Amino acid sequence: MTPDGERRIPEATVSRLPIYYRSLLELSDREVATISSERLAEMAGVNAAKVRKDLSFLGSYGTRGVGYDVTYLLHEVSRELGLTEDRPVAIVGVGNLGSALANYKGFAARGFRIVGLFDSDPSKQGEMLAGLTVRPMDAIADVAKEDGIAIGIIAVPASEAQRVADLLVEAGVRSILNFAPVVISVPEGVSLRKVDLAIELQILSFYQQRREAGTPEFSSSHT
Amino acid sequence: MTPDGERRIPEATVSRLPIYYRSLLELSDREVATISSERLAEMAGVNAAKVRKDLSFLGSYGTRGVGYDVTYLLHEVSRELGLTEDRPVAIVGVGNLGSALANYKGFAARGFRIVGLFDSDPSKQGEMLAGLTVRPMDAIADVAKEDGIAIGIIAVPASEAQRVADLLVEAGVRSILNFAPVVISVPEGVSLRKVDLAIELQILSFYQQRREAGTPEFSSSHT
DNA sequence: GTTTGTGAACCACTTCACAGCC
DNA sequence: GGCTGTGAAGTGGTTCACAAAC
Repeated sequence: MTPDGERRIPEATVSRLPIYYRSLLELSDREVATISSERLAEMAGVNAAKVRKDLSFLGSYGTRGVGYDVTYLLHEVSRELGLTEDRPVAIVGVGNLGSALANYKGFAARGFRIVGLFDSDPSKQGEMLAGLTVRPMDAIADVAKEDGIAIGIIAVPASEAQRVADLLVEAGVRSILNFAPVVISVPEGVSLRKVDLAIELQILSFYQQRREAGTPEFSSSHT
Repeated sequence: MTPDGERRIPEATVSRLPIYYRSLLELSDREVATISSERLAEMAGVNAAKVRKDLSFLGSYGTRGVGYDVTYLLHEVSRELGLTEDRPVAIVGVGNLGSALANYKGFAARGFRIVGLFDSDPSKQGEMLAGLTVRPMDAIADVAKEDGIAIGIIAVPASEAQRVADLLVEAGVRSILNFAPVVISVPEGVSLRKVDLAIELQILSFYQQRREAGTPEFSSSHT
């Protein structure tokens, strides 16, 4: 009953697809026609076997002795990532980080359209930012109804984050990206990812600490 | 010959230590004296066995039948993360994101002191931001010499990112956090982590796509 | 009775190595 | 000869389940 193209794709692979996607975009821009797993791996900063295995989860899109057709593969990866669909994004919290995200060109460049900015601070409501008016929290439901928010970004202080998550879920948002430095929980069926800036620094601090302590082999690349 | 406390800590554990640290800080604020792995796990959003195994890599700091002493454990975790040392941070690129990071209170709150802001755009140089003057790129080496930059944050466009990484490494910086949406490479012995905002949205888009396509079981929590 | 610390079983991901196809 | 696709082996991480300690 499941439509034929339905394969199970490991999480680790999913998290690399966007990197391949970016590399393929660049190749496409440079009008490169085909690419080997070896060279794609180099661009993506991984090894070739991994690229081949990852891509094999999407299907057999390569040609032995030749490589992968850039245009075709780009299309398949972008379809797999759901980038052929419109994904309206809402940002909740327009402090430092929220405003920076609202103005960040990388989102638009990757096809993510920001449709709503929200903040609980009345002094920020009404303010224009990135071409949108900042609205109060209770407007989330309305915007969700009108524009269909696909992804909600939480950029409020830790103390408000869970409440905002609840509001988003309530409004029907099923994908959430949390920037607040706190663990939040969402019901089954809602995807949640987090970005915690201080945690990244702390992890770097750990390895630096280890190097200073003279424990060797503690070096590169922890992403 | 290795000083006694030297255990090998799995990467996955390292990446969770900051979350335990945050939970412990909160418990400490609330003046909770001891905590069980069960309750700490709940706060950190992981399971109890994982907490116990993770903490056991640091040493046997718990008491059977009782739990972990919050103050003691907090101290051990923060020492392990190297948070007892000063870790001067430099931010390169003060566009939207870089300025937001410069003003982000979460860094200071976690003991990361920003000591330098740099930008290649002459029109930004001299500008004051978060109490610091924005300086040209070639001042990185000077600041590194004077203040000893522990961590460099790259918040420039993709096209400049590798060059900035090279400059930082050259100046002796051994920990780099890259926000530019591009793969950069650093020599052995330099830690590199990345945060890519568009990639996070794309991963969420993947799972949303899957749910819409009616593949069940594709739901919660991908961090 | 409670809760840790940890071998052992399990699972996910990575890497190897090569057969199969161009 | 070159490069993909993939079983098989290897590695690292998670979870189980229970003995040891309080």
